[in-house]
Amino acid sequence: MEKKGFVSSEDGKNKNFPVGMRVLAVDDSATCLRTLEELLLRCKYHVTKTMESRKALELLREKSNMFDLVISDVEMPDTDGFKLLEIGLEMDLPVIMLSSHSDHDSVMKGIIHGACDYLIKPVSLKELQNIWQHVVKKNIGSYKKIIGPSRQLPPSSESDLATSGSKKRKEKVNDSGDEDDSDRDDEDGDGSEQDGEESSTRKKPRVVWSQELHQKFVNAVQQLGLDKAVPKKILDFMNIDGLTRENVASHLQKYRLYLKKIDEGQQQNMSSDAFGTRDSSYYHMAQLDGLRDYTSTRQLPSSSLLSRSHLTKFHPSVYPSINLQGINSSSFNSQNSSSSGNLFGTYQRTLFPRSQSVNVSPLEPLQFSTAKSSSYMGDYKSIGDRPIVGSSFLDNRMSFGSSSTSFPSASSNNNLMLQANNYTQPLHRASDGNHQSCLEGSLSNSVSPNMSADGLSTRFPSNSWQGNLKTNRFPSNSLPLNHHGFGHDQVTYPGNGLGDCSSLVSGGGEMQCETPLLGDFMQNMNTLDASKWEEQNCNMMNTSFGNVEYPLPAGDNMVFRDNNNVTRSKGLDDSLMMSPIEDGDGQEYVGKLTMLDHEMNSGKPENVLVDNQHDVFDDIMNEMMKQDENNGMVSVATRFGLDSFPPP
DNA sequence: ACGGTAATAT
DNA sequence: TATATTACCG
Repeated sequence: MEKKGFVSSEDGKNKNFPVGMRVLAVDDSATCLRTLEELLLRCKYHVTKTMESRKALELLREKSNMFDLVISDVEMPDTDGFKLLEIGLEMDLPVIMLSSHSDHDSVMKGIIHGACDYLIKPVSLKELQNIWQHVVKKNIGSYKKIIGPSRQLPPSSESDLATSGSKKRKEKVNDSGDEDDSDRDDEDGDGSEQDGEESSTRKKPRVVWSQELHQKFVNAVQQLGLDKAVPKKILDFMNIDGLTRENVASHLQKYRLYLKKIDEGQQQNMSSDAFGTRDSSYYHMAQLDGLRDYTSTRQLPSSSLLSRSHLTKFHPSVYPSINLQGINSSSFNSQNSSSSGNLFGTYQRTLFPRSQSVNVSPLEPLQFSTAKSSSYMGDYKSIGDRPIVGSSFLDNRMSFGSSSTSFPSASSNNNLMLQANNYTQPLHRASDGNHQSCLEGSLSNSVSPNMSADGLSTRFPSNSWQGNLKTNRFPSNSLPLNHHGFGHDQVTYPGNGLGDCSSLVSGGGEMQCETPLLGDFMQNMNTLDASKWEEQNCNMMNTSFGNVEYPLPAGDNMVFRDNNNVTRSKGLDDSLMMSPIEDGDGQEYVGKLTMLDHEMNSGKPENVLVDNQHDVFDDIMNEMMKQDENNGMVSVATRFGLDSFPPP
């Protein structure tokens, strides 16, 4: 029966790959099994069949390495397909479920349980001809090496994403022409389109406009000039593999809308609201939006923004807006609804650390998403008004989840995060060389994903951009790309806003990374010299992230006390508002945000203090809760006057 | 062919 | 929801 590793895991060796692929076919119906076998044979696979699921189990347990893939009926006496699926997965084999039930739930169940595909009977030859891709996927790493280079070609490659089609099909089963099969409709009805290349999911992956990506987009736009920034040029500029002109056009469309809104807002003097846009939709943009900053076209005076009158709740993510530039309107935008989200996110994360893959965990995000903050956080009422939008939650998670854990690569630059069903394909490409120093790349990819993915997502509901702290203040051209001075924008923060960023702490002279408060972070920046800054960043990235613990409170200013009783506030406020918050203990707070660039540059440190860590979430939470009611959000909010934002 | 936009789909 | 796709128009 089996030959030796045809396809086995690592190979790629096999030249005629799918040919000879060892398939274990299981179906309790003799007829079905025969048909299946026949079709599999036509595909030139090597077939091992059995009508007894138990037998199949044995085979798998004993000789899993004799198979490359398992295709099994779901409904069987004795051990059903799911059991087999389970075992198959244990063996790390791709398992395809077969069933005559095409209802959503059945399919969902199969997929959720890990089936790499769920085929509805009668199965067509066409479908079987493509199953080999699941084998490839399982061992994607090894295949990548082989194929990799080719696809990576640079420039405007739209390769990956765009093509839904198959591009690299390389050797496929010989089409032996058949498809003919008379029977079997080819129905593609369910969308089984054919090719699926390696992603089992044959759908075109969606581009996830992560902060990083957005940032690149923004940079591109800046460089090109707003007026000249057309999709194609932006695309070229970004030079991201797989990104299509359409993707860019679409994003551009949104971006422009966002800018427009801002303008309107400003013109009308509506600061808060305007941006406001309460559309959460634009948040992201806000943060990154480098243009405005640079252009300064219309920025709101910070003062206005700050007016306390309106803000109610600030969103952490916002603050970050470090772009600040003074906080321009844009920064504000970002906030909104999510504020509460952050908190949640935090907690959530804490509570449920990573976990779930497809299924959501218990508390889950979903809840958050819909629910208002209050639900989870009962305690946090103050914050709680806004709805959290977490739509992306799942998606994000999925996308990042796997890779997220590692921060590692710092430099990744042009990756797209795609969302596929649950499979993410990061496309990688060359580094862009331009801007953004290390920070950027690394942070965003690594960190943000984590955060968001894991559960944090709730924090920033809409996630994608929000989190960005990035500061892009300078046009890239103008900016010094690397180096000291933190002036440049490059600092991107990873993901989600504050939380992600860890702040640097300067402890006696040296800096360490601590918690991620923006405030802290910013301040530190001030404090530090430029040169150091760089270093730190690096550190931060590495180190801090690891710890990233809590995000920042959504409320901006929340003051926390750590175990030591040190209080800290996080959030903007201080600097911005200039009104520091004090907490009862009289400790100081640490984080202020210094938002302005110039300030930063000028190096005025305000106070920085950092305490460190609140590792313990519990503590934090408790604190938050307590404070919440009093200060936390409110205070901040008040300061900022964001009240209006968040709509109820 | 491309760009912009709006509507609509996923 | 965010993004993609489509259709129209210039």
